[in-house]
Amino acid sequence: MNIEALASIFTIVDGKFKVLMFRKKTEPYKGYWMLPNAMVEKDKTLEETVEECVSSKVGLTALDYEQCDTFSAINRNPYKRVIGVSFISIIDFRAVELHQTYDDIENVDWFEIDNLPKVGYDHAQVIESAIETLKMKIRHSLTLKKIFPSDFTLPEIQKMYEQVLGHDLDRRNFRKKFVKADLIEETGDKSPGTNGRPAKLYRFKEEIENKLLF
Amino acid sequence: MNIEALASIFTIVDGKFKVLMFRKKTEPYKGYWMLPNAMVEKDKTLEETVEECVSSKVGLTALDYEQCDTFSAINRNPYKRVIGVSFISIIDFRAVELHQTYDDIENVDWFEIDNLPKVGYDHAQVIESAIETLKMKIRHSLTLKKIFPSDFTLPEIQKMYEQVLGHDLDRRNFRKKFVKADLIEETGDKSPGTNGRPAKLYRFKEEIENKLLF
DNA sequence: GCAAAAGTGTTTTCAATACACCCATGG
DNA sequence: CCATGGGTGTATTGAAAACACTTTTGC
Repeated sequence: MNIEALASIFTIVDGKFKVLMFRKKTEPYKGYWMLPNAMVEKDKTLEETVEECVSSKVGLTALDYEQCDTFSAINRNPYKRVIGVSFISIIDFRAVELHQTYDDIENVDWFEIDNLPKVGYDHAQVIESAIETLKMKIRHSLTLKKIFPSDFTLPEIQKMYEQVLGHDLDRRNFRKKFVKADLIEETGDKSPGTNGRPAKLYRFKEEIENKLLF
Repeated sequence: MNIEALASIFTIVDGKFKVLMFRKKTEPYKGYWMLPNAMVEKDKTLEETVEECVSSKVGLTALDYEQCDTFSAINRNPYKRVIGVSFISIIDFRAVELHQTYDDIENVDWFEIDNLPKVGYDHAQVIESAIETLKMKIRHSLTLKKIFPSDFTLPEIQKMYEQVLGHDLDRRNFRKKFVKADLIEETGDKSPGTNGRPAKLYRFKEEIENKLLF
């Protein structure tokens, strides 16, 4: 039996969730987009496998992964039986640079989660399941801190919450709750180049509790 | 590579969580207790495998399973490389009867989760991870309904919550919140044979929302 | 000076908490 | 009749929700 590890790596750009995929140069699924994945070797754990495949295929290292889901449908891979274990990672896109480090890869890119390209194998399902997990995790302050290590604005985070929760939030109440939670501090700067009044920039404090917001 | 499915089946007796295990008659791990488990066959999904192993080893069928965790440490099985995927099921112990249906099984029994016997392989870790998941799930009304399909008392559920949350709760406030959540109705009967005043018996209503309590 | 987006304070509402007495049963 | 545990109501506190105007920038 074959086992593969899969990585759903998410970030936020302009208040929109995006997921990282690469495009294959060769058959099968030539031209399709896929999540970074790799077969588990005899002497490797799943955690080691997922780190290595992300590092070798898209050039990101030292990410935090958490287990997400397992996929065992008989024909999820049409060529051989493969059981898939998916991991999730949430990162600050500004802090990383994508490298294309693998010969079979034509391209590496971020995609908005509600506007995916043509996706190979059952990776669309894998992403769908990861999004559910993402939406739970993102409500915790420690996850937020990972994705916004510094220089974020409150309207920016609010927009993200509105996407995740599926409804709008009141600006004043949002701010009040966030400030009372004792998580953030002003950097002193303001967000550049917007239409209206620029928003204050914040960072998370050094040591914060893992509170559930909203 | 070998993959196994593992089942952590929980119930509540007298306000105490218990987990279901069986004892092996033969080496390896002769005399040790283990979770129901089975290797995944080429033409079976994980879900099919976990159902079949629970059915064949302890005689329980038609349970609801949810995926819990995956274990891939190289030496978690000292004899061969096995990756384990664990499932969790929460049941009403009054509704089931254990059958010992497999030759290699000496015994099948429930164990309090904080007082386990000697456990084979890494199943103690598997149980520990399942307990974390259990403690999240049990706070949801739909999970509660599975474990208490009928004829429960509020003090009984309160005792369970106090175990899970790690602190005591006020009887009056507990009741108030539970009743306001619009989940339960009185059966009209009272719990028999206790020391003091008998408690009213309740059942969950037909259709309930999946609310998070406490 | 006008459009666009951000920042701020007060009132109301509802849920969470704290708390003390009475009730039904067994022995 | 007494010990044991279960059931009930009220007052207080604190968080969430509802709500309108002012401020800062770009053009």
